[in-house]
Amino acid sequence: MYLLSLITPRTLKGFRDHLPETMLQRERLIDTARGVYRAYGFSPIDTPALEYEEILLGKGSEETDKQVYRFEDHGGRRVGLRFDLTVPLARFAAQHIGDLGTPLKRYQIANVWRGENTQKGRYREFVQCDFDTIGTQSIVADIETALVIHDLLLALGCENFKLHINNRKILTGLIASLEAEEQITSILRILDKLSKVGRDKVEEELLSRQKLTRDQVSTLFQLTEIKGANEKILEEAKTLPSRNSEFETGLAELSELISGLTAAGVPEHRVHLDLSIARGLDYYTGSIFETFLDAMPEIGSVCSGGRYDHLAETYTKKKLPGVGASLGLDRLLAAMQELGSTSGGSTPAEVFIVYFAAEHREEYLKISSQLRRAGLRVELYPEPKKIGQQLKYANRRGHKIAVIAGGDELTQGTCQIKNLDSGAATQVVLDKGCETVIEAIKKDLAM
RNA sequence: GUGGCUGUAGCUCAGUUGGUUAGAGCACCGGAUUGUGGUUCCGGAAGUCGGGGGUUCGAGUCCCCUCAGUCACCCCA
Repeated sequence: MYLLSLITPRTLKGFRDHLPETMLQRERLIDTARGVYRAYGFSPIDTPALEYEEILLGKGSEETDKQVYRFEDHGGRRVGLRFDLTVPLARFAAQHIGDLGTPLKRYQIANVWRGENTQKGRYREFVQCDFDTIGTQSIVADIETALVIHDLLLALGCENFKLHINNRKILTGLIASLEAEEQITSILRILDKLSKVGRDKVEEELLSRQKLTRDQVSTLFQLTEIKGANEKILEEAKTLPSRNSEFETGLAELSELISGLTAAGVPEHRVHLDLSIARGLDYYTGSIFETFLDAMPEIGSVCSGGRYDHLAETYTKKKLPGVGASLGLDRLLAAMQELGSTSGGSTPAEVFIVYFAAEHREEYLKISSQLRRAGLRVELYPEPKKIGQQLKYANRRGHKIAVIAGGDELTQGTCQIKNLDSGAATQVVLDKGCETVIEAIKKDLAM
């Protein structure tokens, strides 16, 4: 058939292909995340990409509702692609908690979709690595959430990051005591910009847009402007004149959270108490977590979460409080690539077998499979190209060891093991089970 | 979603006031070296100038629309 006009191959805005080199890095991050989650006893679950619209909407905020991909399916149902993994989890918990029991600790690594404008590290389709604890209000769950974030970043090779922590009850309590409850969401949003636009602009907005009095604003600033070591911040916050029980509960929880982290060995320099942050989605009710890389704060938080005690209430009358966080895999990877802290190579196989001549095909197949049985990852070149070209290919793809067995070696019953980084080659006896070869390769790889 | 900037070979970019056949470096393929890569030399292939329309004798260059990237706002992983 003749192609009259070719269709331009392209992807949608904010949607991307992933090439082998990137994909190996993505999978390495996923494996690491999985390992840390399991170390804390979280189990995997999965939920559908598509949910009923009514499940998804009205849980985050008006803004986030606008970003949900929505359409009518073939049966005329109003459906949407999941915007995050937390709302589907709330639905999941409401539906299955009877079978599973509480506390439910689960993790989920999956794609989510947001129809917003793109930017570096912000895509319309991206992977989130969530972990949550459902069905307990214990502060231990909050502490462990922060611990997982901490361990996770370390395991991913990020040494320099800061875990920003706050508790929503402090701000909402304070605002309530100022009799401005109705504007809580807007006030939180304005305050959140403090570090970005500065005190003056925030003050102006609070006065003019929110119609707060100067006294109200100055009380808010008294709280957000407390600086110093974590202990000191907590001490000073307690002395604020205007407070109520919610405010005090928030402070107490925050204080317990901090001392729990210290007890678990998290160094203070990675924990940053910030009484002005209130972000995250509207459903957060207690602890709030955000994680910033020291070298790239502008890319935003790479792992965020918090406590949400009422999320499942729209689906069930059971009380299902939860706490958890979400690692933004694609955002973190974008940051790591920008910082050059990713390792290269586009092959997962450390061993490369040179294919000399068709008459030795079965020898190569045999060697390959014996090495694989010994736990090595092995790629056999598929055609008898010139050895120089094969080595060039192996070098470029990032193989560590080349096994060279041409006619000469095979008649002698040996083969050559070449380290592609150093260029050093050694002759090794090619015995029946390849034991000597395997041993030599493993020794070489270990250094 | 609104606004700014950008789009030329796989990648990074040149391309004059609009003027013949659009260039370079790196990467790729082949050879020098018919059994040894990452150095060198020689050669080769590769471009709908993001796409569409318009102005013009003539458009990579000017205008409009569109798609994508990027930045800011907003929001967030």
